[in-house]
Amino acid sequence: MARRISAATRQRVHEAATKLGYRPNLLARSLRTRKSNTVALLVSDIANPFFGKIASLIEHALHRHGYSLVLCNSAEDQDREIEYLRLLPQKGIDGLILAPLMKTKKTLEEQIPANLPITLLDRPIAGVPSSVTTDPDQLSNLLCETLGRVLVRKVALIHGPSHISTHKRRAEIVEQSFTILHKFEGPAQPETGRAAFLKLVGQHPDAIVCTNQLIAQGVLDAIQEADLNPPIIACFDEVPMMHLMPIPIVASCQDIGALAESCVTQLLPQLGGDLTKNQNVLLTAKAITNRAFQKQAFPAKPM
Amino acid sequence: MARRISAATRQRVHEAATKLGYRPNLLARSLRTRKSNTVALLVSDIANPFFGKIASLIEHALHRHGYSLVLCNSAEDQDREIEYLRLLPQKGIDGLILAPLMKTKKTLEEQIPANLPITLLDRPIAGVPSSVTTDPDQLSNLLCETLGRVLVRKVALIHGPSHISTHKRRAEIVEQSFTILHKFEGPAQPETGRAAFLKLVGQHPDAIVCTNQLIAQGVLDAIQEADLNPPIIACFDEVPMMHLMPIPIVASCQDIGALAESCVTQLLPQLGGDLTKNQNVLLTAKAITNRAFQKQAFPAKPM
DNA sequence: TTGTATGCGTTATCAG
DNA sequence: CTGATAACGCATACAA
Repeated sequence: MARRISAATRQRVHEAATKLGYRPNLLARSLRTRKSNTVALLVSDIANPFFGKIASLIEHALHRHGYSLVLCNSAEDQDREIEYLRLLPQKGIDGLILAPLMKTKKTLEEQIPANLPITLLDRPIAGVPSSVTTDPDQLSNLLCETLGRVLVRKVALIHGPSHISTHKRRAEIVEQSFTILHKFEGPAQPETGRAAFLKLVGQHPDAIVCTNQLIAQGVLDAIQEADLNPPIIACFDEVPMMHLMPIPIVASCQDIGALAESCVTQLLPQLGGDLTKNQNVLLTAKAITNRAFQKQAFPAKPM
Repeated sequence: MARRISAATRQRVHEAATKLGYRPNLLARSLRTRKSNTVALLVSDIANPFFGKIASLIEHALHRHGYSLVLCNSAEDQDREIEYLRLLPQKGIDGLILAPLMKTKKTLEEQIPANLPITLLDRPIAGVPSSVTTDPDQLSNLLCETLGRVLVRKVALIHGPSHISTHKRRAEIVEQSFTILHKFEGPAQPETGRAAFLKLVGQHPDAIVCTNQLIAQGVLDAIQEADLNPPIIACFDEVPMMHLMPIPIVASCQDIGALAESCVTQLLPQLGGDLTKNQNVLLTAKAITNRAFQKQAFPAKPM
């Protein structure tokens, strides 16, 4: 890039290069320079729109800074996660954004090179200096408080794998806040919600709490008819089109835009070798209720 | 892999390797062997659950065959697509699954090496020998017939970018089938549906047709109150939790599992150098209606 | 300013 | 069967 080459020569070389269709081999270049201008994002479930949206935002932000993003999916499988974690640095990435399944710093460090820039997304790990998370207690308490305010006491709880910190913590706080009539655990997928709901027939909890959006979608899918006194559905992160639903729904929602942006803001300095910007960011959630919920809460007139 | 090394030696070497934490540099390996055991999937919008689910299924299938998947997002941006298309082969991939924005074989061939195994997903390109698509005419006609059967005549049409073949063809067939009261075009995102619906206030089309799921979600989000005679919402691919919606909805749905599986089935032989398995697969769609739609169609009693 | 040789980490090839 | 050496395509450092 230095001014060693005359403009004329530079021009001629470029012409020849495009004419011959020359494409530099980035493998060789990365091997030599130890730089790939590529960041990897490893998420636990790309079929979850929560991660889809985040991925899209992160890609956009990184692109503005000259990095391309490769997205990988561990599909909630710890072995798959470890596999990709080992594979990706070997294939040459400059940095990594990870929504981890694993819980310990030790397990993480066993897979990846010590100096690989990394930022954790959605799920922090004790000792890892760079992470972006929504305060899990605030997130869960907000949901419970909103439910408590409409006199919910007895709930059914359907939660994702308890080896995943977010699902575990969310479930814990719900259990502390309410009388648990029934409890189900399964993959954080619609099918878990569907299956659990079918086992609840005849029961009448005040609310059904799901530890993520997909589980809640499964429950809502399984509700055949909206009876006169449907249970409240409570979950985390926005349920699409919830406003029209004839079922009361409350969701404690993370700020997806802030999560994505903060990730990139943390990772970019690391890529430049500056570790001083590292921090464990805690974002706050806000609760969203749909019209059916608001009507149930204030049957006479809105307060 | 040959039996040149004795089992004992092999064992000792492996022990030493793991003890020293040796990780082969896959960049160097790929540079030397011209093989990366990696397939790229380039989609137009990873925030769309349609592609999220497909990506998840493809990843799973490829993994069983020893390939890892890197996912990239062109975000409906043609320049971004071209950028990734040039970048990915330079970074060493063995094959590519592409949901293209571009329309011509020529444009595609200008970006990628001539011999790169490639299978097109969702959107075919004339002349490209391997693709997996849902028959666009059957897909659209199915939707129109279902609407026609409940006496829909006048519709509002909200469609995605007309430079994308699927959106264009879907819109064309809808325009041939009904009287179009209003027509809107925008990115295939919820925001387009929301904005368009707000411009429809006071109008009463029999149905609002959206050329994809996300646009329909935007419309449904914008509907504040379900009036007594809500328009039918018609779209392509499954709308989550549509059964409970108090709005009549019909969706012409592609078989996501078959799309993903067929992609992999097409690509794997190519990776082995066998081009004879190439074909342009056309899948068929099926229509799904929700309860509100069925009630409206058969107000007295179900037939 | 230009050319040339060496190394990145691996696999493949060819003598030994 | 083993061990040394070249080559993959590029960037860098150094000599011309």
